[in-house]
Amino acid sequence: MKRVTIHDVARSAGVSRQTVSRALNDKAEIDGGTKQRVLDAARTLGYRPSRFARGLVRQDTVTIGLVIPDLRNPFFTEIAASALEAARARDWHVVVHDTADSPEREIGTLRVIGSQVDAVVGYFSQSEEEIERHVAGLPVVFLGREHRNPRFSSIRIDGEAGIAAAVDHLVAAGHTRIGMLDHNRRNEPSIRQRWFRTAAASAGLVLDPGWILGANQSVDGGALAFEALHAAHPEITALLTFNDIIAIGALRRARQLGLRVPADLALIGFDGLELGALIDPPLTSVAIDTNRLGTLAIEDVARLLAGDRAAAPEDLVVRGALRLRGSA
Amino acid sequence: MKRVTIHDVARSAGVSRQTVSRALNDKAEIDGGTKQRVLDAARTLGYRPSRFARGLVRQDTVTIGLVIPDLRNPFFTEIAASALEAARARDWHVVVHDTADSPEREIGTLRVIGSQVDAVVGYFSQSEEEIERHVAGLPVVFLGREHRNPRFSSIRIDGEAGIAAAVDHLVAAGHTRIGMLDHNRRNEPSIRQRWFRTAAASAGLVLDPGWILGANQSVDGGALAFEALHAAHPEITALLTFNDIIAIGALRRARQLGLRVPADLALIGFDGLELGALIDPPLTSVAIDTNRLGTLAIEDVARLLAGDRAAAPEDLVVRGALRLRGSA
DNA sequence: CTGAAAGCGCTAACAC
DNA sequence: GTGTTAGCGCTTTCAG
Repeated sequence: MKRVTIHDVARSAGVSRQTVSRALNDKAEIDGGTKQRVLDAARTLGYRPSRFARGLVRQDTVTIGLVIPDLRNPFFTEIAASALEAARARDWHVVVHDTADSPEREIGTLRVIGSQVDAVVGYFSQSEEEIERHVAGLPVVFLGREHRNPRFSSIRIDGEAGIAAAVDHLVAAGHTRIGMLDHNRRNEPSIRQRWFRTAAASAGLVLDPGWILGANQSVDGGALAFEALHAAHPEITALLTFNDIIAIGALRRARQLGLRVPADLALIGFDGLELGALIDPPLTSVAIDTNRLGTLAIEDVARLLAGDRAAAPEDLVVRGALRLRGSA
Repeated sequence: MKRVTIHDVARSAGVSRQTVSRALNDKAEIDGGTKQRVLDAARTLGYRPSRFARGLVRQDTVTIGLVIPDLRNPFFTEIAASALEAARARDWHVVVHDTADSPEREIGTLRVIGSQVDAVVGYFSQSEEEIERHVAGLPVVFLGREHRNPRFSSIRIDGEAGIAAAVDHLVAAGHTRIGMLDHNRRNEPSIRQRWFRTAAASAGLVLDPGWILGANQSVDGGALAFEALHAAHPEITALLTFNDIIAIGALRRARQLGLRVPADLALIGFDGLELGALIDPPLTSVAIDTNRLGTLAIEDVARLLAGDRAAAPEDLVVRGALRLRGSA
């Protein structure tokens, strides 16, 4: 299985390697007949140019690594699709990695990807130091998380106003006992939970600590967590969730338990997935513009790659907006 | 923005380039102190090995191109996720392309990808000749479609038995006027439609040609097409669809039109998406094991890459199986 | 343990 | 029009 090189083609066609190169790259200065002969020889031999040799000599092709915790979560799918689209417009290649939300995988991914791409975009749970150690010098754009390292950048997801609007909406509808299903990663409260607490406080609500529970980021996770929450605190009449997937699980379980949504339980998710419009009742949610998120990320990678500084943090923000549908 | 090369690091550390290489690649034969000095110099200079130069000399790293018509369709998301997973197990890189179901984009993708990967997997609408022209010599594994070129391969989706089971199920429930919402690409009936016709004939059903209509592959497409179909042929009591996305659109529109599902309209999709379980009523569907599909594809790429022939066609099949949920 | 030489496969510059 | 000469940046012999 020896590799066929440009040399073999040249010999077979009875020309120099340079001429082969010219024929293959559609250069002008070449005789029609010669060109055809070379092309035929190449085809016969099954010749394929080495992308490495080619990349080495003409320093174009940009490849970026996109790191996603869970491609099957529609929120990340949308981000990936948007980023792909933005990258395509620049003729960049994107290698995609799904870390399955696992820190070990994340490290493995970084190590592998780190030596094969020109920049990295994505979701990471590791510390910046740890990441830096593996990508050594690569530009990195974080999604939904802050950064310190000046060679990095980040697209922030700001749900503060959106969540405040959600809480106000619930309060206006008469709810006072509002719970939250947060994520449960590292047993650390999410920033979204903090926004919720702040909004609740501003609205004059007093939150029972038991009203906030962690859930796995999946439909089942939401269902399970809601069941537990409802059993312990049946007094809750409204619920915010870390994301739409969890909300959907909660909504289903709530209905299975005989609760009417939104009459008995008002529900507001986070993400604003299209998927939310398909369920019954349609899910009210704090919507994130994933398209903007993906596009901003790619744009900022372009800046970093060009040696410029990242855009100003205030321009690298995607703000959540309350999207009223049927569940609240 | 001159590139820092191994040479610069060598000079800065006062050693030869090979020594730098040894330090960076954790080779054994090197003095601890020297190594540290080199590593420090590399870090200070912000040195990053060129993936091209490295790839040129050690012919490992495999990159495959995954071509998907629409990442936002969960069916393709699942395939992508599975393929990514299978590729990760082999330490392969996967560059993902979304062709947005457009033939022009598909060609563009092939051209770009063709020179940057070692093999291609995906969905294509172009002819094999056209594809061959752009990827010149690359192994290609088609998803859900046959192939002729011996250097290609394909994973077939066989829904014949599944669709027959679906039709039988409907007939057993007393349905005789069964419609179908097919895809509408190139105005060509899909193979799934053929399976449907065959199954219907076997069941002794006589199909009115007007009962089969094309739909865009989206929720809205399904809704629109169903509305048209229902308006023209209200006598239809059961419906098969090209895929689940279309089915979901049809189901929603049917309910909006006051039809009860499955009482007034029994509905069976194709794909078996998890998503189908979330809607109301849960969607009955001919389910495809996307995980197997993605895994088989990657396995066969491995064969082709190793210079072996593709596996036997009868082993490269994913069969649809009727998954009963609530809609039929 | 370290350096010198050779070459991976290709293309850009310059010759002819 | 076509061939020759140089590298692109790295690792792999093989000497020392």
